[in-house]
Amino acid sequence: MSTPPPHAELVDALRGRGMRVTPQRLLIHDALERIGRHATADDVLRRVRAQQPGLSLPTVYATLDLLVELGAARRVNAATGAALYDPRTDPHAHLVCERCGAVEDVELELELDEAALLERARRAGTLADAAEIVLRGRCRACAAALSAA
Amino acid sequence: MSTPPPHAELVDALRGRGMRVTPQRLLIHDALERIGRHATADDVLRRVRAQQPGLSLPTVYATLDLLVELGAARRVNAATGAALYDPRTDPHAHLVCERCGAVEDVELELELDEAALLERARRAGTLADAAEIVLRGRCRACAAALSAA
DNA sequence: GTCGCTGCAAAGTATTTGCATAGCC
DNA sequence: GGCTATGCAAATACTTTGCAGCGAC
Repeated sequence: MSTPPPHAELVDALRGRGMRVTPQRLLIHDALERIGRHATADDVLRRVRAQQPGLSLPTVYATLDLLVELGAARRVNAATGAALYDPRTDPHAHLVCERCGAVEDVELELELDEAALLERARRAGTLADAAEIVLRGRCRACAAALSAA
Repeated sequence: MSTPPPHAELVDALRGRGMRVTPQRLLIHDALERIGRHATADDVLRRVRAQQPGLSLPTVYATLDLLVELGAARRVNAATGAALYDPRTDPHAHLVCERCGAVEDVELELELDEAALLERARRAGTLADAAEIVLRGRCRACAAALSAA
Protein backbone atom coordinates (compact mmCIF):
# COMPACT_ATOMS: atom_id res chain seq x y z
CA MET A 1 0.00 0.00 0.00
CA SER A 2 0.99 3.59 -0.44
CA THR A 3 -0.36 4.61 2.95
CA PRO A 4 2.16 6.96 4.54
CA PRO A 5 3.30 6.21 8.10
CA PRO A 6 0.48 7.54 10.25
CA HIS A 7 1.22 10.63 12.32
CA ALA A 8 4.75 10.78 10.94
CA GLU A 9 4.74 14.57 10.70
CA LEU A 10 3.22 15.10 14.10
CA VAL A 11 5.65 12.67 15.72
CA ASP A 12 8.56 14.43 14.08
CA ALA A 13 7.31 17.83 15.18
CA LEU A 14 6.91 16.65 18.76
CA ARG A 15 10.26 14.89 18.90
CA GLY A 16 11.94 17.86 17.30
CA ARG A 17 10.76 20.01 20.15
CA GLY A 18 11.64 17.47 22.81
CA MET A 19 7.98 16.84 23.49
CA ARG A 20 6.45 13.51 24.27
CA VAL A 21 4.52 11.39 21.87
CA THR A 22 1.52 10.22 23.85
CA PRO A 23 -1.45 8.15 22.74
CA GLN A 24 -3.75 11.05 23.67
CA ARG A 25 -1.96 13.41 21.33
CA LEU A 26 -2.06 10.95 18.47
CA LEU A 27 -5.72 10.16 19.05
CA ILE A 28 -6.77 13.79 19.26
CA HIS A 29 -4.84 14.64 16.13
CA ASP A 30 -6.40 11.69 14.40
CA ALA A 31 -9.90 12.58 15.55
CA LEU A 32 -9.66 16.13 14.26
CA GLU A 33 -8.36 14.92 10.89
CA ARG A 34 -11.17 12.39 10.63
CA ILE A 35 -13.82 14.93 11.48
CA GLY A 36 -12.24 16.82 8.60
CA ARG A 37 -13.79 20.17 9.40
CA HIS A 38 -13.86 22.72 12.20
CA ALA A 39 -14.90 21.11 15.46
CA THR A 40 -15.18 22.17 19.07
CA ALA A 41 -13.04 20.70 21.80
CA ASP A 42 -16.12 18.87 22.95
CA ASP A 43 -16.74 17.42 19.50
CA VAL A 44 -13.23 16.05 19.53
CA LEU A 45 -13.62 14.66 23.02
CA ARG A 46 -16.78 12.78 22.09
CA ARG A 47 -15.11 11.39 19.03
CA VAL A 48 -12.15 10.07 21.00
CA ARG A 49 -13.97 8.85 24.07
CA ALA A 50 -14.85 5.55 22.39
CA GLN A 51 -11.20 4.61 22.07
CA GLN A 52 -9.87 6.35 25.17
CA PRO A 53 -12.62 6.63 27.78
CA GLY A 54 -10.45 8.35 30.36
CA LEU A 55 -9.50 11.28 28.18
CA SER A 56 -10.36 14.64 29.69
CA LEU A 57 -11.47 17.95 28.27
CA PRO A 58 -8.49 19.92 29.61
CA THR A 59 -6.21 17.51 27.79
CA VAL A 60 -8.19 18.03 24.62
CA TYR A 61 -7.85 21.79 24.93
CA ALA A 62 -4.14 21.58 25.68
CA THR A 63 -3.52 19.23 22.79
CA LEU A 64 -5.58 21.18 20.26
CA ASP A 65 -3.72 24.34 21.22
CA LEU A 66 -0.50 22.41 20.81
CA LEU A 67 -1.56 21.32 17.33
CA VAL A 68 -2.22 24.95 16.48
CA GLU A 69 1.23 25.87 17.68
CA LEU A 70 2.75 23.10 15.60
CA GLY A 71 0.88 24.31 12.54
CA ALA A 72 -1.24 21.17 12.29
CA ALA A 73 -4.51 22.97 12.97
CA ARG A 74 -6.03 26.41 13.24
CA ARG A 75 -8.21 27.93 15.88
CA VAL A 76 -11.29 29.76 14.67
CA ASN A 77 -13.12 32.21 16.86
CA ALA A 78 -16.56 32.32 15.36
CA ALA A 79 -18.03 33.64 18.62
CA THR A 80 -20.67 30.96 18.43
CA GLY A 81 -19.95 30.12 22.02
CA ALA A 82 -17.21 27.55 21.72
CA ALA A 83 -13.98 27.99 19.79
CA LEU A 84 -13.52 25.84 16.70
CA TYR A 85 -10.41 23.91 15.76
CA ASP A 86 -9.92 23.37 12.06
CA PRO A 87 -7.71 20.69 10.54
CA ARG A 88 -7.54 22.73 7.34
CA THR A 89 -4.49 24.96 7.46
CA ASP A 90 -4.67 26.40 3.94
CA PRO A 91 -6.10 29.89 3.36
CA HIS A 92 -9.85 30.05 3.66
CA ALA A 93 -12.45 32.10 5.48
CA HIS A 94 -15.35 31.07 7.67
CA LEU A 95 -18.89 32.28 7.39
CA VAL A 96 -21.20 32.17 10.40
CA CYS A 97 -24.82 31.92 9.35
CA GLU A 98 -26.98 34.20 11.44
CA ARG A 99 -30.09 32.23 10.58
CA CYS A 100 -29.09 28.62 11.23
CA GLY A 101 -25.86 29.08 13.16
CA ALA A 102 -23.81 26.91 10.84
CA VAL A 103 -20.16 27.71 10.19
CA GLU A 104 -19.18 27.19 6.59
CA ASP A 105 -15.90 27.39 4.69
CA VAL A 106 -15.50 30.10 2.05
CA GLU A 107 -12.66 29.78 -0.43
CA LEU A 108 -10.56 32.87 -0.91
CA GLU A 109 -8.84 34.19 -3.97
CA LEU A 110 -5.17 34.82 -4.36
CA GLU A 111 -5.45 38.60 -4.28
CA LEU A 112 -7.29 38.64 -1.00
CA ASP A 113 -6.00 35.57 0.72
CA GLU A 114 -4.32 35.48 4.06
CA ALA A 115 -0.79 35.81 2.74
CA ALA A 116 -1.76 39.15 1.24
CA LEU A 117 -3.15 40.29 4.58
CA LEU A 118 0.02 39.27 6.39
CA GLU A 119 2.08 41.14 3.83
CA ARG A 120 -0.08 44.23 4.29
CA ALA A 121 0.28 44.02 8.06
CA ARG A 122 4.05 43.79 7.70
CA ARG A 123 4.09 46.89 5.59
CA ALA A 124 2.28 48.56 8.48
CA GLY A 125 5.19 47.70 10.76
CA THR A 126 3.85 44.61 12.50
CA LEU A 127 4.99 40.99 12.43
CA ALA A 128 1.70 39.26 11.74
CA ASP A 129 2.03 35.52 11.30
CA ALA A 130 -1.57 34.38 11.13
CA ALA A 131 -4.80 35.75 9.73
CA GLU A 132 -8.34 34.80 10.57
CA ILE A 133 -11.27 35.90 8.48
CA VAL A 134 -14.79 35.51 9.81
CA LEU A 135 -17.80 36.57 7.76
CA ARG A 136 -21.37 36.90 9.02
CA GLY A 137 -24.55 36.57 7.05
CA ARG A 138 -26.46 33.71 5.47
CA CYS A 139 -24.91 30.42 4.49
CA ARG A 140 -25.51 28.99 1.02
CA ALA A 141 -28.51 26.94 2.09
CA CYS A 142 -30.18 29.79 3.95
CA ALA A 143 -29.39 32.27 1.17
CA ALA A 144 -30.99 29.93 -1.34
CA ALA A 145 -34.05 29.50 0.89
CA LEU A 146 -34.41 33.26 1.11
CA SER A 147 -34.19 33.94 -2.61
CA ALA A 148 -36.73 31.18 -3.26
CA ALA A 149 -39.24 32.89 -0.99
CA MET B 1 -20.10 76.70 16.47
CA SER B 2 -20.17 73.97 13.86
CA THR B 3 -20.88 71.23 16.41
CA PRO B 4 -23.51 68.91 14.95
CA PRO B 5 -26.51 68.02 17.10
CA PRO B 6 -25.19 65.33 19.43
CA HIS B 7 -26.49 61.81 18.92
CA ALA B 8 -28.69 62.97 16.07
CA GLU B 9 -28.02 59.86 13.99
CA LEU B 10 -28.48 57.48 16.86
CA VAL B 11 -31.72 59.13 17.93
CA ASP B 12 -33.05 58.93 14.39
CA ALA B 13 -32.08 55.28 14.10
CA LEU B 14 -33.81 54.43 17.36
CA ARG B 15 -36.94 56.42 16.61
CA GLY B 16 -37.06 54.98 13.12
CA ARG B 17 -37.28 51.52 14.63
CA GLY B 18 -39.78 52.51 17.27
CA MET B 19 -37.16 52.09 19.95
CA ARG B 20 -36.81 54.30 22.98
CA VAL B 21 -34.21 56.97 23.40
CA THR B 22 -32.92 56.47 26.92
CA PRO B 23 -30.15 58.31 28.75
CA GLN B 24 -28.30 55.01 29.14
CA ARG B 25 -28.21 54.46 25.40
CA LEU B 26 -27.00 57.96 24.72
CA LEU B 27 -24.35 57.74 27.42
CA ILE B 28 -23.04 54.37 26.30
CA HIS B 29 -22.88 55.53 22.71
CA ASP B 30 -21.09 58.65 23.80
CA ALA B 31 -18.64 56.74 25.99
CA LEU B 32 -17.63 54.40 23.17
CA GLU B 33 -17.14 57.32 20.79
CA ARG B 34 -15.02 59.14 23.34
CA ILE B 35 -12.86 56.13 24.03
CA GLY B 36 -12.41 56.20 20.26
CA ARG B 37 -11.02 52.70 19.94
CA HIS B 38 -12.07 49.12 20.62
CA ALA B 39 -13.14 48.71 24.21
CA THR B 40 -14.64 45.95 26.32
CA ALA B 41 -18.10 46.19 27.82
CA ASP B 42 -16.39 46.67 31.14
CA ASP B 43 -14.26 49.55 29.82
CA VAL B 44 -17.42 51.27 28.71
CA LEU B 45 -19.14 50.64 32.01
CA ARG B 46 -16.28 52.18 33.96
CA ARG B 47 -16.29 55.18 31.69
CA VAL B 48 -19.99 55.80 32.19
CA ARG B 49 -20.26 55.01 35.86
CA ALA B 50 -19.12 58.52 36.82
CA GLN B 51 -22.17 60.07 35.18
CA GLN B 52 -24.63 57.26 35.76
CA PRO B 53 -23.64 55.25 38.83
CA GLY B 54 -26.56 52.85 38.62
CA LEU B 55 -25.77 51.61 35.13
CA SER B 56 -25.38 47.86 34.92
CA LEU B 57 -23.20 45.58 32.84
CA PRO B 58 -26.13 43.72 31.24
CA THR B 59 -27.45 47.04 30.00
CA VAL B 60 -24.03 47.85 28.58
CA TYR B 61 -23.93 44.55 26.72
CA ALA B 62 -27.46 44.98 25.42
CA THR B 63 -26.80 48.52 24.29
CA LEU B 64 -23.48 47.78 22.64
CA ASP B 65 -25.06 44.91 20.75
CA LEU B 66 -27.83 47.28 19.75
CA LEU B 67 -25.28 49.79 18.45
CA VAL B 68 -23.74 47.00 16.40
CA GLU B 69 -27.13 46.17 14.95
CA LEU B 70 -27.72 49.83 14.11
CA GLY B 71 -24.35 49.99 12.39
CA ALA B 72 -22.91 52.46 14.89
CA ALA B 73 -20.25 50.05 16.17
CA ARG B 74 -18.62 46.74 15.40
CA ARG B 75 -17.98 43.77 17.60
CA VAL B 76 -14.48 42.31 17.44
CA ASN B 77 -13.74 38.84 18.65
CA ALA B 78 -10.06 38.92 19.36
CA ALA B 79 -10.33 35.94 21.71
CA THR B 80 -8.43 37.91 24.31
CA GLY B 81 -11.02 36.95 26.85
CA ALA B 82 -13.56 39.71 26.49
CA ALA B 83 -15.18 40.83 23.26
CA LEU B 84 -14.25 44.27 21.97
CA TYR B 85 -16.66 46.90 20.68
CA ASP B 86 -15.21 49.28 18.15
CA PRO B 87 -16.66 52.70 17.29
CA ARG B 88 -14.83 52.58 13.97
CA THR B 89 -17.10 51.11 11.34
CA ASP B 90 -14.90 51.62 8.30
CA PRO B 91 -12.87 48.69 6.89
CA HIS B 92 -9.83 47.82 8.97
CA ALA B 93 -8.30 44.76 10.55
CA HIS B 94 -7.19 44.05 14.11
CA LEU B 95 -3.89 42.61 15.16
CA VAL B 96 -3.56 40.82 18.48
CA CYS B 97 0.00 40.98 19.80
CA GLU B 98 1.04 37.65 21.20
CA ARG B 99 3.78 39.25 23.24
CA CYS B 100 2.06 42.15 25.00
CA GLY B 101 -1.59 41.30 24.39
CA ALA B 102 -2.41 44.65 22.81
CA VAL B 103 -4.99 44.88 20.05
CA GLU B 104 -3.99 47.28 17.31
CA ASP B 105 -5.71 48.59 14.19
CA VAL B 106 -4.25 47.69 10.80
CA GLU B 107 -5.38 49.64 7.77
CA LEU B 108 -6.42 47.58 4.79
CA GLU B 109 -6.04 48.28 1.12
CA LEU B 110 -8.81 48.54 -1.39
CA GLU B 111 -8.01 45.23 -3.07
CA LEU B 112 -8.22 43.27 0.13
CA ASP B 113 -10.69 45.21 2.15
CA GLU B 114 -13.86 43.89 3.60
CA ALA B 115 -16.06 44.81 0.69
CA ALA B 116 -13.92 42.58 -1.52
CA LEU B 117 -14.32 39.72 0.93
CA LEU B 118 -18.08 40.14 1.01
CA GLU B 119 -18.18 40.19 -2.78
CA ARG B 120 -16.13 36.99 -2.89
CA ALA B 121 -18.42 35.33 -0.38
CA ARG B 122 -21.43 36.29 -2.49
CA ARG B 123 -19.87 34.74 -5.52
CA ALA B 124 -19.60 31.57 -3.43
CA GLY B 125 -23.37 31.57 -2.96
CA THR B 126 -23.65 33.12 0.48
CA LEU B 127 -25.15 36.42 1.65
CA ALA B 128 -22.31 37.72 3.79
CA ASP B 129 -22.95 41.17 5.19
CA ALA B 130 -20.03 41.68 7.55
CA ALA B 131 -16.37 40.72 7.61
CA GLU B 132 -14.01 40.55 10.54
CA ILE B 133 -10.27 40.20 10.09
CA VAL B 134 -8.09 39.30 13.04
CA LEU B 135 -4.34 38.96 12.68
CA ARG B 136 -1.96 37.47 15.24
CA GLY B 137 1.69 38.22 15.76
CA ARG B 138 3.67 41.15 17.09
CA CYS B 139 2.39 44.69 17.27
CA ARG B 140 4.50 47.56 15.94
CA ALA B 141 6.12 48.28 19.28
CA CYS B 142 6.98 44.64 20.00
CA ALA B 143 8.14 44.07 16.42
CA ALA B 144 10.46 47.08 16.73
CA ALA B 145 11.76 45.83 20.08
CA LEU B 146 12.53 42.46 18.52
CA SER B 147 14.41 43.80 15.53
CA ALA B 148 16.44 46.06 17.82
CA ALA B 149 17.64 43.04 19.81
C1' DG C 1 -51.35 54.57 30.90
C1' DT C 2 -48.67 51.18 28.33
C1' DC C 3 -44.93 48.66 27.10
C1' DG C 4 -40.14 48.53 26.59
C1' DC C 5 -35.80 49.26 29.04
C1' DT C 6 -33.14 48.96 33.09
C1' DG C 7 -31.09 47.07 37.31
C1' DC C 8 -30.21 43.32 40.10
C1' DA C 9 -29.14 38.76 40.90
C1' DA C 10 -28.24 34.56 39.30
C1' DA C 11 -27.38 31.07 35.91
C1' DG C 12 -24.89 29.05 32.21
C1' DT C 13 -21.06 28.00 29.40
C1' DA C 14 -16.31 27.97 27.80
C1' DT C 15 -11.80 27.68 29.17
C1' DT C 16 -7.92 27.55 32.43
C1' DT C 17 -5.41 26.20 36.59
C1' DG C 18 -3.51 23.28 40.59
C1' DC C 19 -2.11 19.22 42.07
C1' DA C 20 -1.27 14.24 42.42
C1' DT C 21 -0.38 10.29 39.47
C1' DA C 22 0.90 7.78 35.42
C1' DG C 23 3.79 6.86 31.74
C1' DC C 24 7.11 8.47 27.94
C1' DC C 25 11.91 8.95 27.22
C1' DG D 1 14.27 7.27 37.17
C1' DG D 2 13.23 11.97 35.92
C1' DC D 3 10.19 15.00 34.31
C1' DT D 4 6.34 15.94 31.33
C1' DA D 5 1.59 15.14 30.26
C1' DT D 6 -2.67 13.57 31.97
C1' DG D 7 -6.92 13.36 34.76
C1' DC D 8 -9.74 15.24 38.06
C1' DA D 9 -11.76 18.95 40.32
C1' DA D 10 -12.41 23.43 41.03
C1' DA D 11 -11.96 28.16 39.80
C1' DT D 12 -12.30 31.94 36.77
C1' DA D 13 -14.25 34.83 33.39
C1' DC D 14 -17.55 36.39 30.19
C1' DT D 15 -22.09 36.84 28.75
C1' DT D 16 -26.96 35.98 28.96
C1' DT D 17 -31.40 35.45 31.23
C1' DG D 18 -35.49 36.20 34.45
C1' DC D 19 -38.06 39.16 36.78
C1' DA D 20 -39.78 43.43 39.16
C1' DG D 21 -39.96 48.42 38.87
C1' DC D 22 -39.19 52.69 36.30
C1' DG D 23 -39.64 55.83 32.77
C1' DA D 24 -40.04 57.16 27.62
C1' DC D 25 -43.68 57.98 24.57
